[in-house]
Amino acid sequence: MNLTDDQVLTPDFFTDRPTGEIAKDLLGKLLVYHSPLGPMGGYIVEAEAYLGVDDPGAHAFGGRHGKANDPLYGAPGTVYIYAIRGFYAFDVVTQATSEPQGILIRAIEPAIGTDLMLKNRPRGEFELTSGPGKLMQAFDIHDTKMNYQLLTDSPLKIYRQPTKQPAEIGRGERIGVRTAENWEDQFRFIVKGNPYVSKSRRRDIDFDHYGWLN
DNA sequence: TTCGTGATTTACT
DNA sequence: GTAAATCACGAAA
Repeated sequence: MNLTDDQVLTPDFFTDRPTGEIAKDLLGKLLVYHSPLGPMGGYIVEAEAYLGVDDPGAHAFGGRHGKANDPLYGAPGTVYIYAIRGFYAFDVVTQATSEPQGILIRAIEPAIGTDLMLKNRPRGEFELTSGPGKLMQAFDIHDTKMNYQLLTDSPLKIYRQPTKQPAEIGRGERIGVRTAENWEDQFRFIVKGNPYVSKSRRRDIDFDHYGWLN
């Protein structure tokens, strides 16, 4: 796999358009964690948009702003890692500084360093990276030390190339968030038919192409 | 195979 | 003390 720095997504990718659109655009992009033991990662197959102060499901809803979610108020492309029930999850901050929107990277299809990830998280089949907590376990990330880092400067990077193209993009309600009434929750985006999408049903899986065109 | 429940850890109030 | 953008397991069909 040929990974070059000039293909790393820069801050401009994460601003100047709606966060939902950015989340959709992240599907098929390559997420790589350059760990001390070597690179590991895969293609993003599931992402959720969180729309800031007006979004009842967002950490920054109503302007909430504390030590834990402070990275959300940083520049576009900032890493935001947070703890949830004994696990960790990984967000990318979107929109201008002080506009606390972000995208939760929920699942990837392993493509690089799969052996390393399996060592960190010995689970078979599609259980390796099919959820935000699982993903961080596979990367062996168990702290929030990378908070505030820009993707361009961090061991965590998302690449423009190589890439995969989803045959069909699915849209739906976000997982595990209580949403208020009158709030349209259609901000979860998935590669339809990919087995690493969390909570996917076996009969919905496209075993021939995993939901990709290429 | 799908759904429901409880475990468990971090960080804020 | 309590809530939380989750996970794994057990039960039922």
